[in-house]
Amino acid sequence: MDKYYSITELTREFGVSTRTLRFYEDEGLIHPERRGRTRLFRATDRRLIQEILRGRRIGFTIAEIREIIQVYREPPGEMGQLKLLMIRVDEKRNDLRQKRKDIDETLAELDNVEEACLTRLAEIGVGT
Amino acid sequence: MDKYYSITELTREFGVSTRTLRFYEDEGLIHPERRGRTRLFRATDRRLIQEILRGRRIGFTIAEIREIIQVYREPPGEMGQLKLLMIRVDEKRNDLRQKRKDIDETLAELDNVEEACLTRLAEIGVGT
DNA sequence: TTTGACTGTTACGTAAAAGTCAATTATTTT
DNA sequence: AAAATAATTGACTTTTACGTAACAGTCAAA
Repeated sequence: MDKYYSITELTREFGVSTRTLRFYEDEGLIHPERRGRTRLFRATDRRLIQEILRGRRIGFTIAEIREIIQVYREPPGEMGQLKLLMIRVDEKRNDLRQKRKDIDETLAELDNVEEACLTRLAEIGVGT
Repeated sequence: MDKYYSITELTREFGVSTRTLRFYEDEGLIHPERRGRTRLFRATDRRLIQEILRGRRIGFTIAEIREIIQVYREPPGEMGQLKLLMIRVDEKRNDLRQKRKDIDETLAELDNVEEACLTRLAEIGVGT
């Protein structure tokens, strides 16, 4: 049987437009089956979309996302390429670690902003 | 005395172009002084640029960055605006927490990719 | 049978964030 | 002072990631 999803089902679930999912297909990120011309999304497509959107949220470009996906499908066979890939993976990890640090710092800052707001609110509240 | 920085000094330090810094000025994010037409960046400008770039790295738009900066300069005086601001701050925090989660998950994934590479390398290494 | 929801393709449009280039102007160095 | 170096402005271009419009086919319900 193997349930499949329609495109709008997925757009609703993930809060994206049909245009977006078709775009991802054009870009070679997903390959839903077809019945005639209409797309049939399987559970694996669904999961892939989840990963794509996660990548998107943390600022990966389509190209980067495609690269990661392709590595999953089949890691390169050639020695040099493998080593190159590992280097890139390492770079990306450092990138992400930096981003996490940035996020933590910004979270702290937002806490400050909030506090400033509360102080200000108290002032106003007392004054009136 | 109060040392100041030239635009190129800062571009080198932060790895951005002059165009970028001028763009940030056009957008009202920074306000370096001038001697004639040339910009003089003070330490406070420098720090601000650091913050801007941090915001950029985690995917804030210029508008969002500007907003945060302005709140720092002077939190709004009006009650309603303050509350609205706090709501937005809260949203942004949730956003960032989600992003941090995304990053952690992706980091784990990259670890997997790396392992797959190592396995593959071992296979190739043995085979030859 | 026509309405409405959903699907598809093709093509052009757009917003954000710079990059690039050209023409000037200032400043330094020789 | 001439030449080289560095900075400015303004206009135009580019890239990414879709949005939007226009038009058409499918299928179920009213």
